[in-house]
Amino acid sequence: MPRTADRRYWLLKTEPGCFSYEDLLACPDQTAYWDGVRNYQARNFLRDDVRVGDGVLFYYSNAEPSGVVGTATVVRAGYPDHTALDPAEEHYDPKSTRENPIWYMVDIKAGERFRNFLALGDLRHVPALEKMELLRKGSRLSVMPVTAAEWKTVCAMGAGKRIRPD
DNA sequence: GCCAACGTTGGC
DNA sequence: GCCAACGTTGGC
Repeated sequence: MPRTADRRYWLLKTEPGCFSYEDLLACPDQTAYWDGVRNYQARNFLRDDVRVGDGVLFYYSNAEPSGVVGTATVVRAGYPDHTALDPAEEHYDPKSTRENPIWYMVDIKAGERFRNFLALGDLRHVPALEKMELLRKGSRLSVMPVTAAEWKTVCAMGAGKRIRPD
């Protein structure tokens, strides 16, 4: 594991009907490649910034409700997304080639499934999370950075701990 | 299904 | 490079 000070945190979006936390748990070694990101800003994070050992918040979008279901750990840093090369794949992109891959992916391994599913509507009411990228109006990125403080808060909430001792 | 907020495309 | 049209995301 990298030193704590070097560890970064990310939120990765998936639609549960497409790839759920259960799907991740069912993978060999509970590890899967995170494919299908087709947005340049999100791609840049995967290619340039996500590193082995980083923490991942596993987020369900377009869900009822949407929210964070648990955590994962990055076990392989960015490498070309081969699903972009396959015409049979949903996210095939003819502009991407083996020589000049456009899209990147990482591998993640399941961490902890939260005792409490953290619905988006609940996260919005947490003062410590008010600057979280996910909660910004119009936020659409499928890969976004999370601060260490936000990570700590979200994981504590997921574990069922009280955030504000009021 | 609605629609706001983006991102991408392509004519000029 | 501008920008209108169009497509996508994703909460609600």
